[in-house]
Amino acid sequence: MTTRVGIREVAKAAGVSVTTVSHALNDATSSRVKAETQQHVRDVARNLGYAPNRLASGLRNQRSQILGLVSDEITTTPFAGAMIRGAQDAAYERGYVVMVVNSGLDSELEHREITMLQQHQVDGVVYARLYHQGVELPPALSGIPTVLLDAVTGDPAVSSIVPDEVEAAETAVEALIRAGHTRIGMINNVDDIPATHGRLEGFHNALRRHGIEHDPRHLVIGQPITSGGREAALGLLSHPDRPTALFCFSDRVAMGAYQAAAALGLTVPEDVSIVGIDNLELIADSLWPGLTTVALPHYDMGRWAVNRVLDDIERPGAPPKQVRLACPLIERGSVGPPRT
Amino acid sequence: MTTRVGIREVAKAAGVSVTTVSHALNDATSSRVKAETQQHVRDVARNLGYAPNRLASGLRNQRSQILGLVSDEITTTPFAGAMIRGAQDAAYERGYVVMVVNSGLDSELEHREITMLQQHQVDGVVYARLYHQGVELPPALSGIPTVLLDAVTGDPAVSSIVPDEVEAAETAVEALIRAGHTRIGMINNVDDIPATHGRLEGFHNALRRHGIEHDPRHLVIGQPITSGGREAALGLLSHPDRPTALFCFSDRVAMGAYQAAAALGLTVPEDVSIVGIDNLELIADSLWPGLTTVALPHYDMGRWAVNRVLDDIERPGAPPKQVRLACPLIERGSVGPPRT
DNA sequence: CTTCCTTTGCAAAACGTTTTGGATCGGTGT
DNA sequence: ACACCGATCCAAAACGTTTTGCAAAGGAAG
Repeated sequence: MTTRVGIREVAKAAGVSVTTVSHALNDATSSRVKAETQQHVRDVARNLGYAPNRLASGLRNQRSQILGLVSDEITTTPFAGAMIRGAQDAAYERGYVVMVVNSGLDSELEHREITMLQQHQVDGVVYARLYHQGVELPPALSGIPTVLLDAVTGDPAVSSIVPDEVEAAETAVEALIRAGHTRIGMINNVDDIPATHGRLEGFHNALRRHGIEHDPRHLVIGQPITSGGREAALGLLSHPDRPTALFCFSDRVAMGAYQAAAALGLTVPEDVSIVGIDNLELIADSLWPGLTTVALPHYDMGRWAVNRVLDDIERPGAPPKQVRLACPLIERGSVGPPRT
Repeated sequence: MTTRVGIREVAKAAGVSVTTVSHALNDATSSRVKAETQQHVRDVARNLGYAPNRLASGLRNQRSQILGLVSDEITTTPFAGAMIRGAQDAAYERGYVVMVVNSGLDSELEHREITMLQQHQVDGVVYARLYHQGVELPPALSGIPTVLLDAVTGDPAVSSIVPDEVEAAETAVEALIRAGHTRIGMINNVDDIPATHGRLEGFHNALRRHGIEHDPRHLVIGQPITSGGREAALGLLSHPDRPTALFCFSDRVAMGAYQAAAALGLTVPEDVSIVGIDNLELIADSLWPGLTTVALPHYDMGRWAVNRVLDDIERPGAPPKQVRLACPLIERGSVGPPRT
């Protein structure tokens, strides 16, 4: 690596002092340097390809311009990619860069990784989970501005953003109701997590709001994967007065429902309409017909989280905020009117 | 943020000078400090929760201990997550951390992002693509140790790692041959990329090696997505002497083949065996029966790439190397003997 | 007792910035 | 002509490390 060009070289080339160069480039204290010289310095800097050393400036003003993103998992779904990209885009717009770190389930590894982030003097961190859940903030993070992404915690002092599970379910179910369905089944998750409860609540809300009475036999639970959905849907759809529409806990479950329908000789959406939640494009676009589903806004949550933590850093004092983000309906081809 | 504890606090608490602390912690020049005091210093440091400021040490020894990972896309598949995680794990083991940056297709954005990495004084970068392809290294990277991940370039001076496409195809096809198939169809990609040519070559290699004559009507091409696979398979499988097994360009294409089989009343694997390439677990585990496929080793490629760039950084001089990584067969349930 | 090592510890410089307090230099009012 | 003022610019200190040269202390050899 040829010796990189520093502020001194710029100063010498421009015929001014390093102070002047610094002032000219970070035009904060504007009146200290004449506009003409400022322009001159900038031209020289650009010509020399000067790129300020952020280690040095970070050391000097105790700001690394780095954000940490610690996430539990990263490889199983494209969700993590969406979160990361949202976080990155927002960070980039404000002159920051993000260090991603992920720890699997290993909390000791997580601790060491947070330590590394601290060593690199990250200005803040967003602590992310891949699936909406309650967490406890690792004590190593105390002292660093932190916001939660797709997770909540008991502490009202920490900001967080999660998808609005109940509203998402309402959106999904209302799409079915709007198409004319009244016998609507739901395949829920067995796990005891916020998504399970929130989506069930939204399901009931939507039915109630439209005065639809719910047949309790039309609510089943299963593993939140394709095979679980297949089995659950098989049960639901072989029922004599089977539901005409299925609201599935997730897109994978919905994929199982497609398989069950096919096995029973039912076609989607003519014989049974299906909606999911997730907008996993790999699945939703691949099914045939395409799966109408509600998108979990990982990208936007990522953006929000870093914007929030940057606000906390740059002008602290704003009260913490726990946000639930709305989830848009993505229409493809799996919802149609019930067969009369 | 309470004032962080620095090396001076440690020195004072341990009753020695900062020099001694530094030597005690980075036991490089070992003979400078007595083993006993070294242990003492370390204990004190741990008790105080001392974490060295890497901005400062990076500034001092011109090593940031940061690696850049620039990637084109990140949100569409879980592949990016696997690459990133592999890169991270390898980096972590060697005391580095990675800054991920992604630019979509925008080459001007890419340039600015690389500039940011440079400002943060990254010690090296791995330049990644999500799908194996030929690229040109952006000039902004000249001067920084760089290795290519899932991409190749004309320059023999830069190291790279890609999946071994032809060997992957051979592995897939041999699984079919081993099960007893001889009438094997292939659904290839229309796009002119290395994967297309490599996998076709591997297909032919495997057939030739086993003395199987190939019916050219059993080779079709289509869009590398589910609908493309569905259409292609529909054509292939409605043929009078249809193939008994299908080698699909990708798992998404294979998913389309499943749909075509179902539409024609054929069952997998009794009537038709299917293999894919990708090991997209979201799809392969969700299909029924599970999809036997060849895994693209994104995690391992990520590991290799950062280990290589770290070798280049820490002890330069090794000749560059272009590696093609083997791809393992992942058996699920979509391959069986042909119906006699 | 002197001399000469060896072992151990310290002071200070350096890395590339930002920023504070002052210096320089025209020009202006008296 | 003198003091003063505003506008520019500069020298130097500071951020938290690592490392180089040196000093002090102690032990062995003469």
